[in-house]
Amino acid sequence: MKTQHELGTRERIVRTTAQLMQRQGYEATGLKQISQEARATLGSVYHFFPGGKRELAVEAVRHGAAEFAEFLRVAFEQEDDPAAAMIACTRTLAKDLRESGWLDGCPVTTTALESTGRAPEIQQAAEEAYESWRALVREKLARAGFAEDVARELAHTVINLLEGAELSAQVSQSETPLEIAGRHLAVLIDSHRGGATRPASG
Amino acid sequence: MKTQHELGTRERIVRTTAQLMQRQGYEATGLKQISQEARATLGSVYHFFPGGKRELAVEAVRHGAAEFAEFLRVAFEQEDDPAAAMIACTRTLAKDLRESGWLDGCPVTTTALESTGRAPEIQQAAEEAYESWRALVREKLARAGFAEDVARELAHTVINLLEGAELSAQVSQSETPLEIAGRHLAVLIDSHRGGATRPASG
DNA sequence: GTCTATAAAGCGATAGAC
DNA sequence: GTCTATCGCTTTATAGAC
Repeated sequence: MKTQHELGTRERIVRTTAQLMQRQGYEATGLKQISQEARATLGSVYHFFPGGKRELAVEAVRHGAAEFAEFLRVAFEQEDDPAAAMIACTRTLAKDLRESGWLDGCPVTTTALESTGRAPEIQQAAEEAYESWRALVREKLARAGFAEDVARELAHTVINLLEGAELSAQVSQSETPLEIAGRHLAVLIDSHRGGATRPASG
Repeated sequence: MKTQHELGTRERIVRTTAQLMQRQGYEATGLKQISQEARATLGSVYHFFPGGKRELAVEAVRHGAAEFAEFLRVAFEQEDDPAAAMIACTRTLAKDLRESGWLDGCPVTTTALESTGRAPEIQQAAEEAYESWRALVREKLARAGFAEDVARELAHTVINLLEGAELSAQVSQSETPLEIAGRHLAVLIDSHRGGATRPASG
């Protein structure tokens, strides 16, 4: 990955915004702080994002969405079996969260919640983020032979429980909620297996 | 329930703060807006809450915690069977969320996320809220004969999935995530039944 | 307990030189 | 594209009369 100082100004602004909003949320993150930490001037921020803070937040949510999608892709590659993949996924999620000092939770959720009913563009970008993550889960399940409708519903619950468990882990500063979530998702997936293949143990 | 104009000033301030922070979050909710909507003066706000906005937020989170605990108690009373109770719970949650114009999500989560790593008192009040809700789920499961350790872990996942599904429902303005969550929680609970009783069908 | 006035600082956004 | 200066407004918090 490129280090920050090799990136273009626009990219530096987006990444800095994404990180700050992940940790502090939308309202607590000021354009002044963004421009300072991104080593850009306020003029540059408005040059690249004439729509101001709102437009910048949409871009930051999209950046966070792509980042977490990449995380899911890597985590899912660790295990062929979807149930085993959930355990691997929650374990890595918990490790990363703890190593960030419990600061880096979901890169989208805080901003999404602050925007519901008040900033439709941001809310829509968040909805697209969640949908893109569900698509990755659906594909993982489809490759393991799960029926399309079963996979679609499981994808909702996988992402929603990951969200809830990460939030809970962050607030309680404990890996336990994510560890439990991994095992419960594995049970839930296994209990929906029809003609789906069960690699190692089945 | 008492209507707002019958309440004391302190109680009016707390309730108004809780509602505003539920909808807008901590940072976007100003003391001026609170005092106006609560029909109190800024002087009164600081009279009852010398610690200012932070102290007020802690009280608002506790108020929201008690409110949602009461919701869970009522929802769980509708069905003896815990699995069936989850379906009832998510259905009512979805209905209330929709009827609020998708505005009233979890009364604690937005403020909790905005406070992690920045306002420990608020974060702790949020953690206590989640724990109190888990306790209600544990009791429900214990009464149905679930072993203590199984009930403890299921309680985590029940609350975390309710959180994630409500967030998702709010952002996508759809009841679907909550409806799916209800059915999946029922499956998960049933798959953990040992010597636990199964009222109707078992 | 309630009310008004105000301090001190920060905010998003804009203008215009370079 | 970058930079500085500034406008107009809002914020949390405090002081002090009643």
